Amino acid sequence: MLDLAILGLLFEQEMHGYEIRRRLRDELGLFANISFGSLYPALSRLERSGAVAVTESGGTSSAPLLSTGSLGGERAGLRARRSGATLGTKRSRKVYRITGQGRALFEQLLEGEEPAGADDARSFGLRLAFARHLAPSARLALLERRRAQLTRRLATDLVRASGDRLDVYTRSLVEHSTESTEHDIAWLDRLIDAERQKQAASRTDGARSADSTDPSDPHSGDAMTSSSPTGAS
Amino acid sequence: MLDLAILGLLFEQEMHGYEIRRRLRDELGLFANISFGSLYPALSRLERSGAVAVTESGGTSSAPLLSTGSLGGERAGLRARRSGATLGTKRSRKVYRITGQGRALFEQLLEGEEPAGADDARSFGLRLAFARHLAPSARLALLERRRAQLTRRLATDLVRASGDRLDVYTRSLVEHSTESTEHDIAWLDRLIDAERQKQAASRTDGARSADSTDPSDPHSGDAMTSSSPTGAS
DNA sequence: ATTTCGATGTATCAATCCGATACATCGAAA
DNA sequence: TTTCGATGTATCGGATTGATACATCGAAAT
Repeated sequence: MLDLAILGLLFEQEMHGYEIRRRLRDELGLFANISFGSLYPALSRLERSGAVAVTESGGTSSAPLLSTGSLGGERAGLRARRSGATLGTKRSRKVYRITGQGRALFEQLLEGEEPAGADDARSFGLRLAFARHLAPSARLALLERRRAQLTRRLATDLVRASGDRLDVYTRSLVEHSTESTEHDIAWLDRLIDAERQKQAASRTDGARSADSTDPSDPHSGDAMTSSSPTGAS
Repeated sequence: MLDLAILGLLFEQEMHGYEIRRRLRDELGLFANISFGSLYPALSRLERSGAVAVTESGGTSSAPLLSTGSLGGERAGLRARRSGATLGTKRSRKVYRITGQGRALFEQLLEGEEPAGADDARSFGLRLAFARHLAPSARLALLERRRAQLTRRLATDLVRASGDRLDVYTRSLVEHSTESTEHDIAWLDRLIDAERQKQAASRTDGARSADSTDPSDPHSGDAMTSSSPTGAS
């Protein structure tokens, strides 16, 4: 769950933990505030499993942090890079970058079925936020899976909420929830429509850049169109 | 969080665990599927703290009544029961009922500020589902607190999502999220309006049944109008 | 100039929740 | 008679949270 988010951000560029949190909060509205108590353990997990690699940059005080940092000139580097937002100094920082294994894991997680459980909204939203890395067909499948999920929920909700014994507040809550779900479905329908049109256009158009939604992304759905569907473990 | 939901249900009538889960799922649409892995520990917690009391039903004679903390060999015990030790047992069921202490805890939890964290929607929805147990003023405060929360979120979201570098899918996600929040706020405005009118009516009307939204509820907001805000431990 | 204060940055802890799983009974369909 | 799905209680491992701790930095306040 969090792994997917982290790998998705690191897919674009390397980052340190605090920055990952900031991006998650600011860029994707999801994960309003990811806790460090889940972020750092997740990073450790990913590092342990070889999905990300870390380069530590300078500690001045107490602990003899393993100085295996492949980079030498922090001081020169910090001045040179002051243009960006992510620049830092010698304050102890661990910069994470994704590995090849991590990229494979990312695509696997992204393509995998999202859990139908408690926070399915987050799970779906997260995948949609990285949908540009999916092949057009997988993208469409994601949207339709979500649509089916919401439709199913709506059906069972209506059966249940038909109860007349609910008090005013609970009834209003259920009704509003139903409306919201319908709103979501309508939104998904628009997205699905757009996807279908895009795919139709790309078919008539030959194989132009029609399935690329973000030209800045060097992948734009070619890596996965050719990958085998069973994709190993 | 879950404690509030459990106590809220037991406030109305006694129940066993499975039934609590069913009601949570069917009656309140929230908590789509509460896990037993959280429900049963929560019930144990509440029992240990004295908020609920349990009566085991099912033994032909309620003789066994094993000490509630016995965690030595449940599985072995169940097997033994089946093999022939205590026979004729109806299906084991634990019926939970709320205690006076539990009622106090419920009101305290219900009145307490909801966390602004990850699943604030659930936290608010849960409180709204039990809003009939709140005094009119506390009810109004709950709604307005939620409104302020959403407004705040909307403001910060707009500042952030102004970024133009988002791809199509992420942008659509953020936009839809913003719309949903606005929809929620409009809904809250309707609820707040209704509450205000009800209060105004009850003031001009004297002290008729104007603030009771559910006549079947014997409390209807008198117990908490007189409770001190600092409410002990 | 020095203190104060908030943002940056990494990290751990207890509590909680979830999903999976196990075990067991029951009624009804096959 | 067996099978099967609903009912019912319970535990386990893993993930997430909120709180807390520690430390450095930049800038405003004194």
